[in-house]
Amino acid sequence: MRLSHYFLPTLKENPKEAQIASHLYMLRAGMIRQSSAGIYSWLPLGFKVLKKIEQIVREEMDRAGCQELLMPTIQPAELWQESDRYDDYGKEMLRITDRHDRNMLFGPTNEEMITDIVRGSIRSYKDLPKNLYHQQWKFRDEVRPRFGIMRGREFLMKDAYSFDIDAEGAKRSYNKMFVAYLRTFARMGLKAIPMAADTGPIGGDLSHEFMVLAETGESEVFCHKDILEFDIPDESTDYQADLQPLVDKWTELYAVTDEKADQAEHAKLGDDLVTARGIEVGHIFYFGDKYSKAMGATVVGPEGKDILIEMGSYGIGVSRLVGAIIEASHDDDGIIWPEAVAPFKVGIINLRAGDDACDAACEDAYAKLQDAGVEVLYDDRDERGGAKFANMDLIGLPWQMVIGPRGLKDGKIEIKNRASGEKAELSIEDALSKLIG
RNA sequence: CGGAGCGUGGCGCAGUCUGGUAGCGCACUUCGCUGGGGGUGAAGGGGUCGUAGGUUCGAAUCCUAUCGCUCCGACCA
Repeated sequence: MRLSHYFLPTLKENPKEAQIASHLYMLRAGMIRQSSAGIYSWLPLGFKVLKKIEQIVREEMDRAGCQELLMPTIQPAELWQESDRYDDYGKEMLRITDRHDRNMLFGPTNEEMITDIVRGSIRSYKDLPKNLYHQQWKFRDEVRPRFGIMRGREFLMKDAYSFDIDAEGAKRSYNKMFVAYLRTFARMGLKAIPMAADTGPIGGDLSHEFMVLAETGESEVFCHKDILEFDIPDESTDYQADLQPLVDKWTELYAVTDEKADQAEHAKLGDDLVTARGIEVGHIFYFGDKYSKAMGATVVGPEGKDILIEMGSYGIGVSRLVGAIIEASHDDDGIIWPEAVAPFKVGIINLRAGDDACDAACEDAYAKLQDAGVEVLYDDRDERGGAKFANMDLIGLPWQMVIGPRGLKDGKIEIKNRASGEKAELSIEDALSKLIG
């Protein structure tokens, strides 16, 4: 992509409403634009990142055996009346009336809707287990939206729902999601720690929030320091195998959010205790037959009797992750994208647009990178070097390829790694092979 | 939902107290110099001052209402 053609409205000055790094940089880097309180448009650069995150989530969900579908944003009130949540949800639920005076709502989540789909289509225990998910926009009419897309009213969420014939099956489904989440966040360059969360009326230990540690996190979290060093399960993880030992390893050490904090445990841990702030990027939950019971979702069991389906739900804040990644990875100059989610891998800076040698070298590098399938943003504008450097640092592409007359005299260009700041003077060929390889 | 504050070109702000026909910086357009970390000179374009009523000869400025947005606290992917 040529920057001269790209819609990238960056800002030199700080918008006054931005209080935290992710909000500030998303606005300044031209990733998002506010429409109204807690509601944003995603501009090309931000949208690209959002799609990358969505794709990683998709790959890891599919790998764990889930199936993607897509449910509507607008739901009928009747479904929510069945589960009694129509009244319980309160003002956070955006209620809408259609032209026939039917009560509708913009979905804040989809337990009722998925339960409705499954109860109408699955009759036998032989059809279970199933895990269905979608990545769809949700709306929660937050009293006080803030921090940009981190706490918006409209947000993109991946929500998966598991269906099993008994609690043991549900636990297996839960464990798969647990492991899939570890992998998903790690692939985005994040360290997300699973922490014991409130389970509500169900009880037990089957609810975890995945927290990214960051200074600007909204809640205080506590964990054993060793958990920060755990290895992430690799690609070859067999989701059909017994994952319990793996989950046990991750859950036996102390790791909790503030509402579950235990002072006695803190005293016992001493220097091993890590106290930090966390951003909730995922939440997995087993809730048994709460919805299947209320909505009559049953299958015929092996003995020919109806049994209630055991369910769990598993959320990932896809749009929030964009902010969380920036919170975890930025400096005073701007964003530092982990390669897996970067909108482009390489940014080419032409230091003297209009100079024949510079233009030719840039065009050549641009074409070769593109041919090799590398996503590249070419700053071909007639701007001063300083402005281009500042802009490129701001949008945070992992690699910068700096091509100017000074180096070109000796057949050299510079590549800079945004994360480490390391610069190297190389021949164009060497630079290309390094970036393509 | 309680508390505080702000709405003036795309962005950041001054002007409001003390009414007199709108200004600054950045950005933008054209031209020149410049050219490896947001350079510089000249010339330009762009705003019914959130909206609606009222007071006044005259309202960005005073009064009333209303809408929007932000921040602090209680709640949440």
